Amino acid sequence: MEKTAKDVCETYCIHAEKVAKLQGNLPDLSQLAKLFKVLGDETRTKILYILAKEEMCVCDIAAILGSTVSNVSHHLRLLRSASLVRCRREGKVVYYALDDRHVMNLFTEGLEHVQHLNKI
Amino acid sequence: MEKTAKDVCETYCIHAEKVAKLQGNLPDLSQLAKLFKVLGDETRTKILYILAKEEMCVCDIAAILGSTVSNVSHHLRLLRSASLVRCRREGKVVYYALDDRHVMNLFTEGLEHVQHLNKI
DNA sequence: CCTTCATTTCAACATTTGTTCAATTGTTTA
DNA sequence: TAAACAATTGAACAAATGTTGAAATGAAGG
Repeated sequence: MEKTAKDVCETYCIHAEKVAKLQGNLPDLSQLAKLFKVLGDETRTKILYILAKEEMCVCDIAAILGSTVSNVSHHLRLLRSASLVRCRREGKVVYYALDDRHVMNLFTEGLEHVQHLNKI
Repeated sequence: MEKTAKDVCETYCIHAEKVAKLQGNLPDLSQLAKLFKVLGDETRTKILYILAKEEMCVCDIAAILGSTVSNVSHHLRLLRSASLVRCRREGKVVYYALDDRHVMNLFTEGLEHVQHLNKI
């Protein structure tokens, strides 16, 4: 009897050894999921694409996107909370830019995956 | 008058040249956003972490996560639709595994970003 | 053929999320 | 000090999402 049902909470499992190795040993992936969740919105990916080109203020981003300043500001706050963008104030205008190199890497890696799929 | 308000839809902009360069020139980023959206859920990142270790069947994954088979199956369908995982049937059991190398790259790149933040 | 069992699908629900408009903040300039 | 203006914040709403339990597939074995 190498496999025992019902020894794990309320769910059954077929390969007890495999399960035992990982059960309770999962690292905290909540932050990683949060990062991807922030990236997982088309408006925000567009904003990142724009900021990858050059630093820009909120109202210009809104104009490019054809969206409202308020909406863009909300999205920028999320992006900032994930340290994907940073901002600096110059008088009344706030300029946003990409925060660090990882953003571009994630972006290009994601694009490669998507483009890879389109070729199939 | 190098800056004209209201010349772009209903929003104003400060730097007309910057805006003109990108307005209407944004590539289609919907697929990229969808990819990140699929990655942006803790249950799914956990599943990917598990499958990065080894191939596994649905009920084992559910046992490790302490979740229901139904729930895991739903998430696996999303992951499969994004070509992040693939599956093979062996009798009654369906085994899932990571689909291609991009997944791992995205994963490690994302983790680096998150871990980089924790050091600050 | 019927039963068993792993998985998938369906329907329903509560929660989260994106967007909008109005109100507010904070900075510059008249 | 007051007005103008870029940006942020808050409240409200519709739409999308994650989870659950029940019902339906589909493959293996008696």
